[in-house]
Amino acid sequence: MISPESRRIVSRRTRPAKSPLSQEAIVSTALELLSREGMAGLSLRKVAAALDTGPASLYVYVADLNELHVLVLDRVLGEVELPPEQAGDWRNRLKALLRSYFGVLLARPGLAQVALSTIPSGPNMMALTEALLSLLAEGGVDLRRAAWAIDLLLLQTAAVAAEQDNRRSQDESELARVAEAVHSVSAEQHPNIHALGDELVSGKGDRHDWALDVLINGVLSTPRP
Amino acid sequence: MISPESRRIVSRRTRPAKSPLSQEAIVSTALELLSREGMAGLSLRKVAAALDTGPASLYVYVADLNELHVLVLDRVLGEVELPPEQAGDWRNRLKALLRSYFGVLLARPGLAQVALSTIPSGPNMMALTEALLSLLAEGGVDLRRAAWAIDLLLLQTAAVAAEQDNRRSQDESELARVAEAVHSVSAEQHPNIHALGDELVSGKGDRHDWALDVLINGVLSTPRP
DNA sequence: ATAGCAGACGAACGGCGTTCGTCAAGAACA
DNA sequence: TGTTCTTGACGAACGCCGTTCGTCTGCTAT
Repeated sequence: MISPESRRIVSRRTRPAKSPLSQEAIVSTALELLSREGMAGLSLRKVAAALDTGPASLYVYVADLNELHVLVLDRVLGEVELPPEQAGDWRNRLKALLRSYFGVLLARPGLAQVALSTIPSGPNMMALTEALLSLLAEGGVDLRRAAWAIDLLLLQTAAVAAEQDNRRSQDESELARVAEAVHSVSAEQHPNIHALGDELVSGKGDRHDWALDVLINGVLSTPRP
Repeated sequence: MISPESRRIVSRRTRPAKSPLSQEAIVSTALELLSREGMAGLSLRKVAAALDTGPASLYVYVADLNELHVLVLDRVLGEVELPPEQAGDWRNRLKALLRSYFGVLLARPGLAQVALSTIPSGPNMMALTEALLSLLAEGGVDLRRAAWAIDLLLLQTAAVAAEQDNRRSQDESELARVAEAVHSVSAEQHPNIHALGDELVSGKGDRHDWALDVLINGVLSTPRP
């Protein structure tokens, strides 16, 4: 066994003043870990280890794992590119914004799932919400309708990101199993599925773009009750 | 310590022929557990305990926890009420079908998250897919567009279900925190959010209905690229 | 009668979130 | 200066979890 003192000295040498523990430092470390290992590999214990301390120490700054997830998500949402302001009509700017949101979620494995498990309220989410509202207002959507519409747009985008994320992280045998299930369907029992074949399974990027147009067109043509 | 023999006799008396282990029995037990405790309380160990055996025994019939989740999901999807066939035009029947899907997902805490983490391919999912395709075909949507549309509809429905599920299971302090964050936003920094106030947070059931109309209208008016 | 095999499962491994009690260092105060 | 109080830090432990390994057992086919 190495004595605690010597261990302490070595680690201080590596990281001279040690990291002063703080919520920011914890979130940053968690974010590093997330980018490297994905949500599945993000644990309080690993964050603590990376900060050269024990897991109990984190609880001063973070209530529990779920709160850490929320904090990490909002931190990441700061990377969403907000408004080009000029360059294109509101519709294209809206789509660009959502595509940026989509890309940010997809950049970290498993993060999209987090976006679907919380109602985030951090400052970056507020900025994103405000930007969406003002883009819709620019498009002539009245505010009450826009309030519901942005929920729709954000939820749909996160859901598609989560789906693509799963598709990426699942092993290929899983995907092959799905494709096989679709193909082996009898023409009598499920004629429509049979007729479509691979069309159902093909996961191209065009889909999300089309989905955004569907949502925007739908919002424009569907007044609130 | 009780000898293994006596334990064996007692448990056989309680459950005379013991449960012959099988994938069906495992899924049924898991489903019971899910309905009672939600996804968070569903573990292989508890399923095994309920079947009066050890966790290792389940691995003959189930590859891992994820596969169990998929199996449970498809089993539950059997409860979705498929087509009233008459009674209403295609649009209302489509909405009824998706509402049923929505209700089934929401009936078990955490299940909607599973629907968002897998690309299910079980028989019940196939039946649901086929029903959706034929309803859209009845509505005059060509098959290629319908293939993308059902993905949109299913994903959106599951996402909304997941969101409402979270809202339900989160403690109220969490929700209050969100509402407070929305209210305390400055009118200068985020005028639109400020103007909307509670409108953003209010989670009524009307929203999903409106969302379905948005999606359907959008699908009808947006041809595939 | 026996060999082979597949289901069953006890035990253990390594990981996890979280809590508790203790400790040290600094602040507030006398 | 001396003393109390507060607060961050954290070692240790608790009770879960999924999964694997090696062994046993009862049946089937030879």
